Amino acid sequence: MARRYDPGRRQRIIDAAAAVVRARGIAGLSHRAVAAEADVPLGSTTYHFATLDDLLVAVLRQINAEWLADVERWAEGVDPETEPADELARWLGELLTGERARLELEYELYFAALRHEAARPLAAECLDEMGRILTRIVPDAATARAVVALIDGLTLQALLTDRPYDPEGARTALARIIGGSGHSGA
Amino acid sequence: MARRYDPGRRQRIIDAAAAVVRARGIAGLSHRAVAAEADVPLGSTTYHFATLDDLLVAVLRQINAEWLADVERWAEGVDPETEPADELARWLGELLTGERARLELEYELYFAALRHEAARPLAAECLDEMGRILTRIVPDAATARAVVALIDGLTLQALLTDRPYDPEGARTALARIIGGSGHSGA
DNA sequence: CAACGATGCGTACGAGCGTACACAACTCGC
DNA sequence: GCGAGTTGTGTACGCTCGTACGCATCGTTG
Repeated sequence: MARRYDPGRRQRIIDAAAAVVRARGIAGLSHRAVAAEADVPLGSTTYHFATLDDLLVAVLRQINAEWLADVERWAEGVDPETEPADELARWLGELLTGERARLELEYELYFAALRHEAARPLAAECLDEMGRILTRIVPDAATARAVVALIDGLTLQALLTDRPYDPEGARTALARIIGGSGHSGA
Repeated sequence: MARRYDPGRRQRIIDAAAAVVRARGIAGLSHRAVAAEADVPLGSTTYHFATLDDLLVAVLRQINAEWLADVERWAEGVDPETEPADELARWLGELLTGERARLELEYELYFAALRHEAARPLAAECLDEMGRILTRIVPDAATARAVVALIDGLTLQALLTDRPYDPEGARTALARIIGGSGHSGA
């Protein structure tokens, strides 16, 4: 039977599940697919995560945490001297060109929340946390919420259509929402 | 065997499929579920739609068309004297309180486009058409695109979290994006 | 009214799925 | 070093699914 001593297998299963979701979407998440990806027997995934929902929540939690950590890291590197709209528009551009897969993963979470009661709090936490981080960059909390909404909408447009991202249009819209000294473009 | 003469069955199958998607989401769409909902035998659904993807596309096309017709109807009833931001914010509020199910259905389409190549053009068409309609209400096309993004983001926030819709916040953000004579609130 | 294509019906097959469960192999406290 | 609890393994059951296919029945065209 060749049983393997494998501490941290639980984490490896989560990582494998994330890979499965990335490749096939949440609809493609299954005990068997994860077991194959993690190179562990089927029984092992069902041992660590009794039900598929448990596994789903664990994966979404991890994806969410990684994403928020990324956002946090980005926010720390923002130059307080430049216009927030410029920084945001540039950041969006980088994400959409270089990390499409990561973004798709995060939006997979959003949509899971639409149907899965269990994922609802995670999506809410993500939105709140994004707002909290942005509050350090834009004037106030209400503005931050609006910026989150606009960013989500713009990202969705770029992800759903294969149209190229329009940095100038994004910058203008962000500047208008943020207000302040933003030179609001044509 | 009691065969029934049933012209327009194809349409009834599409309607049933829409009901299934509304109730269980795209993940719950299956030939069998649709057949049961439409009260036709299994073979009938596979005759009219050889593959499940065909059925999915037909449903999404219909959902999309109905949605856009609704938007069109709303746009025609907009009073050109009042502020666009006010009208938009009020409309959003009505949708979110009274027609949550319809909205969820439309966003289900968005979600499908993320993974299903076949649904991509439909999502793109929806975004374009929304922009086209809004161009009659806001100053220019670029602004219309930004408004669509903001609306999508706000809707997503309201649908994903169970937080109540904030009409005043929405109105303020919309007014800023639209610009013009919008009294941009506090 | 005959023949033919379009449409409707029932069933069957093979695959993938979640889950349960019995048993094996290990770690760790004593 | 030994017993108990934890972790790993293999397999099996029952279900749903997409799809294919043979046959029945209808409208239509000639």
